[in-house]
Amino acid sequence: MMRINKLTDYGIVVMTRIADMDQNRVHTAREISEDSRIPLPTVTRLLKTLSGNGLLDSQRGSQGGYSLSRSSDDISVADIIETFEGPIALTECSTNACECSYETKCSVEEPWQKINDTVKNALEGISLNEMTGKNQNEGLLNLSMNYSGGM
Amino acid sequence: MMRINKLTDYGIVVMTRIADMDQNRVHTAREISEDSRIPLPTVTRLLKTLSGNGLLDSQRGSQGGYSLSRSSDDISVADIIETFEGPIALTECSTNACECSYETKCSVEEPWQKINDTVKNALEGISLNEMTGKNQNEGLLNLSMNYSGGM
DNA sequence: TTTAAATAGGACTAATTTGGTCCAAATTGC
DNA sequence: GCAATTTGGACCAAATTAGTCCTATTTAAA
Repeated sequence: MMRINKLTDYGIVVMTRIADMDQNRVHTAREISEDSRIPLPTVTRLLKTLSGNGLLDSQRGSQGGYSLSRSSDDISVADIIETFEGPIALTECSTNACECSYETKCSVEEPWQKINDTVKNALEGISLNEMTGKNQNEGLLNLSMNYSGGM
Repeated sequence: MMRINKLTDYGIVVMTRIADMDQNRVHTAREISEDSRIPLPTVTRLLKTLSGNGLLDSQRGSQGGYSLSRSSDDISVADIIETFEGPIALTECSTNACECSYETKCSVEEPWQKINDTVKNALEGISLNEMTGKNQNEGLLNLSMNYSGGM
């Protein structure tokens, strides 16, 4: 029903948990799995994807683990979603060069572009920090001001 | 990649085409199929769904067919998407009673609600009329003023 | 009253996507 | 060298989606 994938959802949970943890050390997949209660094999896969896309720094070997690559203020929900699902777009038309067979569809293309931009902007406006338990209230306040006010 | 389903996309195309057609008569599935170049069996299914959810009026029997149930100004993109995919929400949490197993997730619930509302508002703001070829420019203008300005 | 042209409803299958697991390789610190 | 990690990729199972088809019902017109 037009929702993000489960893995993406997990990815956001995992990132949120890491943001809530001690920033002065790295965290192993096992630790994050136990903390989030997501099965280890799945967590390792999430972490690989997240570090591969630059949202997490990784350190190999014994005493290794993962940590945020930047401040949680500088990571947006959109960043995480795009890591797992590619460019944010409700329709294909707006990402790729439009190769649709119905000329019809193309009269519809520009409005879609706008719709997609709106969604994207909304998601880019939410920082990981705002998702954490720590400053939930501040976060929500910001959110209301930025995105609900105008409508 | 967080996109709407293909059938939903088709549904929007079909509705747009119907909105572009003569409003003074009904249109058969065959006619709409030929116009949109979407295979007939698929179109009939789309039309059944759309009329079942009240977006199209149907008339059975010979000389029957489909027509918009209301003015294209009064039908939103959100209406069409919800017809095919149910309530607009990027995460499950916000639609159903939240039954997630990670207490973590729930600290994340409220921000998501806001995000979902933003997306929903954006989609409700686009009328079918704005998707048609006819007044594409007006439509886009409105769209910019309502949804891009504030961000 | 019969026939043809439609929609309505639902079952069914194939195709695609997604979720989840696992294994072998590379790296690092002790 | 050994143990603890991440890395990369293959793989299968499960779920979802797309698409087709069949039969019943309704209606207008011949």
